[in-house]
Amino acid sequence: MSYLVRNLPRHADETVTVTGWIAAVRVHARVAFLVLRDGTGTVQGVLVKSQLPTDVWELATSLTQEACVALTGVVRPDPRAPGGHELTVSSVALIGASEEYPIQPKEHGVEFLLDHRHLWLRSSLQRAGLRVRAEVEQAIHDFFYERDFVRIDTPILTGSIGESAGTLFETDYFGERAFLAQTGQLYAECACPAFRKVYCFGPTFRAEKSKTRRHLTEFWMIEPEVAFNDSNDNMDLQEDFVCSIVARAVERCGPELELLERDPVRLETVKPPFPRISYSEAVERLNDEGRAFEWGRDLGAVEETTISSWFDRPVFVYNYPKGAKAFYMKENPDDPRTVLCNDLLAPEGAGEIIGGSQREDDLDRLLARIREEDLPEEAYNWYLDLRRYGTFPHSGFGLGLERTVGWITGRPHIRELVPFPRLINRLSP
RNA sequence: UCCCGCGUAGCUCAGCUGGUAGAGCAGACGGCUGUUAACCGUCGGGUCGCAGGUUCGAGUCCUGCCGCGGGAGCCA
Repeated sequence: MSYLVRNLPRHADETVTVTGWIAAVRVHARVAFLVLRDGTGTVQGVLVKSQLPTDVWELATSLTQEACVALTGVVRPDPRAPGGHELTVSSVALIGASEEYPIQPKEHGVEFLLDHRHLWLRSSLQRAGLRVRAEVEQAIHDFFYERDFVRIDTPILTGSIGESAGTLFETDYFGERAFLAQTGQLYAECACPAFRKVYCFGPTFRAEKSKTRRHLTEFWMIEPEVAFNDSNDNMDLQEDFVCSIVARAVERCGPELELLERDPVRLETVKPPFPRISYSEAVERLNDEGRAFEWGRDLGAVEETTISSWFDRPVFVYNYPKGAKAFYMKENPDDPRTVLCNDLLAPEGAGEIIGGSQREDDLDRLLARIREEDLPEEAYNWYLDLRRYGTFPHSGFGLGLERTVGWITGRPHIRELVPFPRLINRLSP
């Protein structure tokens, strides 16, 4: 029977077999150490030459990095072992050999690592980051499930466009133009009258030629949509949501965050309420601080960093100028120059992790906006039907999974927080 | 698309004002009872991104191209 490394402390002094991959081999004249990783943890196997048959010693000392093996031996507590327990090995079986494993336990360049992403996944920091991602994904589903949201899977191949045509990946669909979805929002909105509270969670695609630590061409986005929520309700939901998933990561991913050297104090301050500052207030304060900024322009990366530096937790910036935002956002009745929307800026330079808004629910205003932006009206016909048959106030937002996990883990580049990143210039592995 | 930086051994890098190629790691072999990215010794390993140019002589200087990284814009 095979045991999991995670459970070994419960089997002290028993003879067990563990299976996994060799992380390190250290051979001396009369003693050797094998470090084995099995996906649940790592354990050090100790081999004493004088106590082993020659063939076992020969096999064990010829093992190479990432060879797949089964080790049988007695579990012993030992303060010299990482993890407190080690395995005094009595036999070794080679399951899969590994010759000249490319990734060494030392520094490598980004390009080399990304070329070997299929192997890089085995490295400790990568495992930690991806485990946090998986926990956050589960936390997201749990959050919405517990609040009676219905998950709606929206299409990835679409014939219509989301926000702006310049950033779509185009493909051929039996002779017709098709695009990879850059948002599921318009579809989620349609499901709203069916279920009242819905969300979608899937990959989205942007053909932006961005080369920064915050951009992927394929990223995962969570987009809730709630009937009868106004813009303030929308921000309340975002606040609850973000606090919930951060708390879950802190609660369940302690060892991973420690390995990633993430200061838990920076995450424990993520509690409601988040500060809320209107776009206009933010512009005023930027100007007061001597950072000349003209009302009407969209906030750039520099401005966002400045604004988030004013606070110790994520900050909402709401009600941007109409010209800076998408056509489907509802005009602000108190200031028609602006729309009812918000971004959520994460601290520590992590930047924008959420964009949300109350949607325009008036048919004529929405049509006018589509024409203003020179968008193809026919493509939005089905979307406009939503305003023809029982239109209703509703709001939603999109949270970028990789940016959020990047902020939670404190990793410098979000490409590490997705198993196989798709970047400009990178389509494989 | 624009701005800045980088490209030398399998990997990470050094190589000064131009003088003819180096280290560590990895690999192979040898040594060492307890290592934590073990350590010590020996050996093999190069189209200095590509193409031109300047020069007696270019890894080094100049031009163009290619690739990569960071940033801007745009966005999550």
